[in-house]
Amino acid sequence: MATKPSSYENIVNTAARLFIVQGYHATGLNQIISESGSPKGSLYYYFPNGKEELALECIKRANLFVQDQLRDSFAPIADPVLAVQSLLRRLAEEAADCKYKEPMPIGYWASAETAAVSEALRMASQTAFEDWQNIYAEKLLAAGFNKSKAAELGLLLVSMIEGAMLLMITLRDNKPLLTLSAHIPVLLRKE
Amino acid sequence: MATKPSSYENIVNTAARLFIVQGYHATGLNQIISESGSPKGSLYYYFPNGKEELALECIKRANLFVQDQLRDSFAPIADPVLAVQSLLRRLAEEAADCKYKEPMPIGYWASAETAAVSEALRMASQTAFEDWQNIYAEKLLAAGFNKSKAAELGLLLVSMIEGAMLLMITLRDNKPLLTLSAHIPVLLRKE
DNA sequence: GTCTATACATGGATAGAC
DNA sequence: GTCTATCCATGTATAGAC
Repeated sequence: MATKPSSYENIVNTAARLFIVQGYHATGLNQIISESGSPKGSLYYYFPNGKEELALECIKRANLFVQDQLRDSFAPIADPVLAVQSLLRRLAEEAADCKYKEPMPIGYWASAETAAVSEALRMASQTAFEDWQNIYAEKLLAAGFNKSKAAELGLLLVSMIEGAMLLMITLRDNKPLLTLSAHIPVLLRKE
Repeated sequence: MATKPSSYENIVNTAARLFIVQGYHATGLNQIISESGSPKGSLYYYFPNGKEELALECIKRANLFVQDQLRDSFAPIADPVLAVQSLLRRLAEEAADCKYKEPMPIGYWASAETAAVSEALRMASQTAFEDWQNIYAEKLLAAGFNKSKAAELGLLLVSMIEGAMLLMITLRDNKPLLTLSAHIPVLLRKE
């Protein structure tokens, strides 16, 4: 499904970056084409439906990017508690490195900001959240949790991490994410 | 600090509603004045610095509104676990009632969306989060938690609830909030 | 203090040359 | 397929009559 021309890639990459940093409505097509170097004609050649279609592609990519991130963090660590903590520490470090300028999660610009205006974008975010939930759930399933408990905790993890990221961006401090990390053992206790 | 004229109130009330439903950048001043009935001149009379100043007032009000909501929910219930659960159920019901059309928390439109563009709005959101954290912490302190533990759990509660609300809006389902509620006893265990 | 008209920039989108 | 010029709506902001 990958398209080769570099013009396409340039547009998608800069659009994704700008949406993440500034938000959906704050990012104009003019800025995207200006920063990408590609002309506006190319944008509408690749995305005949304009901004919404471009954003949809960005959400799908962000979804896959996070999935890779999750699998990378989880693969080498069997214990789900340690695996999740390793992920959270990684996210906290990355956020501090970019000085909290990049609200990585798609939740804010793609779903909160567009839920009222574009059903397609909202649904793409929903799919992403469900995909991530499933990855968490699989990890918990493999560790001996039953299916419904694993699904429930997966949902909880997705929502808690999104919330911690929002506070992290607002407070410009990764303490929310690290505090969450500290409480993961209690949350994922099999009891 | 309350200003009397109804024109002022009309503008602030409709602006607050539109920011909450649509987001900051998606809401234009033209729409605000059109829906409020008041003319544009009044808006700039009361808010000489335009949109940003108006949004700032909306954030401050939203902050106070949530504070009242928290105190109302907490006052009649001594046990912090039951008090928080009562709050979460109330939020879940309200969200379902408006069919998930109103992302009440200020976090999305006021901080995620504006952190890159307005330091004043980001700081107002930060203040709100800190105020709420303190209310949670006081409740926990009164229940016997020590000061640092109470502050830590207060931060965690704010971030978890914001995250659950984001998922609730995206999935159009209050399960994330109810799932969080189910795990409050584990989180707030004094152990 | 209230309201209208208008200015100027930027938004998304399109047509058509090359 | 690439690029430019342009259209129209909407954005924020201001001037000035009443």
